Amino acid sequence: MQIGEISQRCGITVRMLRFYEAEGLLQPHRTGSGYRDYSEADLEEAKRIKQLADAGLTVEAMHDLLPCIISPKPTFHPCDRLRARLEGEVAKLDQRLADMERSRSQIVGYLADLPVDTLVPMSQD
DNA sequence: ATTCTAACA
DNA sequence: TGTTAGAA
Repeated sequence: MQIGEISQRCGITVRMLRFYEAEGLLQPHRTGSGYRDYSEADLEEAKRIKQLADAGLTVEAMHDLLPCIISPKPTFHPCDRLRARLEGEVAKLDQRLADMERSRSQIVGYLADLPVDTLVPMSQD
């Protein structure tokens, strides 16, 4: 199948499909005219990539995770790298969560210090 | 009609 | 990441 079809079937934009290929995540065959030719297996792989991308993982993380994933669902296989990788991702998320909470408190503070709005009468022409 | 690569705002 | 130009 061509890139446009697999794009529709896996939900990844044509742009990103080419990008992931350049990153070595997918290796579709090429037709004589140079068009990418995706197999059903490529489609399944693309669906897995979609799952990871939706989870906010980087291409590098995908490289470690993909070989451990089975089926189009995020079902994991016991690889050693996997646990470390996943724990690292959780650590990153915890850090971001902490940073966001700090920003949130800051902004909520600004809100609390804001003077009460003065009601402006609506022009009744 | 579709896709390809490369490059831009 | 989107978009676009010019070629195939």
